[in-house]
Amino acid sequence: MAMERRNTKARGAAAGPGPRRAPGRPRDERIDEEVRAATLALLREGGYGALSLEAVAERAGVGRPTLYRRWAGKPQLVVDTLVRSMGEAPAADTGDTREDLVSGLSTLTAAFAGAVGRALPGLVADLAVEPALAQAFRERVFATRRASMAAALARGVARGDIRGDIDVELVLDLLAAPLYYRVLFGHAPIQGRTAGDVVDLVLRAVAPETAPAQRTAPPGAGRPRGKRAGRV
Amino acid sequence: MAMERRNTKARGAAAGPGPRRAPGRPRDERIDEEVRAATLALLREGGYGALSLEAVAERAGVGRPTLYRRWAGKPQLVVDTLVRSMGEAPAADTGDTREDLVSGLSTLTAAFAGAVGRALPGLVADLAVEPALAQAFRERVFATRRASMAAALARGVARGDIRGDIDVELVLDLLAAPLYYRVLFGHAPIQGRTAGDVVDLVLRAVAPETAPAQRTAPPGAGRPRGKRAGRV
DNA sequence: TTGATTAAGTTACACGCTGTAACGAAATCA
DNA sequence: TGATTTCGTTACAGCGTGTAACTTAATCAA
Repeated sequence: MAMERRNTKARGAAAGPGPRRAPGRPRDERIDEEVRAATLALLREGGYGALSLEAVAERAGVGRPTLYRRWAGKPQLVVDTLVRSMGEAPAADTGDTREDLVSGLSTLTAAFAGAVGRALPGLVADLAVEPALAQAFRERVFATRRASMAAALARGVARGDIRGDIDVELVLDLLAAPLYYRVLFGHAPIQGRTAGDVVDLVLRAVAPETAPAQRTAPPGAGRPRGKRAGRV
Repeated sequence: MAMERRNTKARGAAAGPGPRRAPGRPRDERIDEEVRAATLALLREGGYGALSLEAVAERAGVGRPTLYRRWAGKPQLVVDTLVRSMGEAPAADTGDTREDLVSGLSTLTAAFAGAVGRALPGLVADLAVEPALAQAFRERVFATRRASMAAALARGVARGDIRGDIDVELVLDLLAAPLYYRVLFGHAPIQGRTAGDVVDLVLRAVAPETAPAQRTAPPGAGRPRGKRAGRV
């Protein structure tokens, strides 16, 4: 929201030639795509630090002022590009609490393995400097993911897998933070099983006091206990 | 380790005038302190982005080349300064598992409220670019803290408060990550009770299968249940 | 005292990136 | 035809970086 300098949607409302059209030469829509593709490529190659609007302009075959007509600056371009590359990717509704949560976290795992992972550390620095940018990031990246994860938790509560008195915001942080933590500091790898391991731990933390009738999949179901052991 | 350009310790081994002394004009030790003080002040005022070696030199009344003789660059100066300002601050050994873990996390809470919190987002960006710097950061900031938290967990295992088959590295991430997550993205505040809330959740996650004899303080002891409720 | 050695301060420089301005050419609408 | 807006190009000032060159200062060894 308000990420681009001027919203293209304000010109033609629906698809096709809208009834009202702004005067003047229209923007070349293909430039947006070429710029975003160049941004993703440069992020994957050298990370956020190696990305300069000068390099993006050259890679996309575009003049630098053209970029500034569409985005306020480098972090805005990156946020806008990453949001579109990540998609919505909400947690699924499978009827199994654990599976829903793991599916939500797995989209993070996948994103962190690509351009998003290379971009995040540098982007965090700019988020801390520009509050408006941080808000846009939270609305466009966090909000939908957290909402769908919260819905999965609520289904778990209704199902009896999760206590009713949990602090949802804190539990959401406990679920996602370890993945962000590892991608930002690189002290430990994010593996295929990491999301599942985190969910297993958190589900134990929020399980009801008295063990409920195990209606769906209790924490740790489907995976042998021995696999998680042995590092003390 | 290898954070400074040349280690001052290599000149005089013990306190006082050592037996061997490097030739030439000795370094002015007070300059190190003045530079670090200027660095902390500038970090608190404007964060990592507003900190330039030019500004540090001016604030400390020192020439810029003098800084480059002692530190390899801005991130090295910041890491070195933050490490000394944070101290060791290990988790205490009180005999109470929960209290030990909370005390360890509370040092993070305190640090994040000051210069460390202002510096961390920008520093993360440089850590991702310079692997040697990231390793130095992990060794000097993470290692001691994680070691003392791991010791607290081990005491909890021996005490019967914690299962013996936990993945220690993952549990350590689960404990610290929410605090880093909040300070880096700013989506939720870090309050006085946050560390305790996180520990309470994690202790539930790692509690033994069969409720053990409550020898010391079980998860949630000492705080009324109602306080944590009501946000679903 | 003399010479060697190293730090400190000052000044200066090239480099890269930023964000904007100015210009002419092109595309669209009224 | 005229108004409007985009696009590409070129140019510019500003800022911080990292290093070099030079002079002065401080210390040790002979």
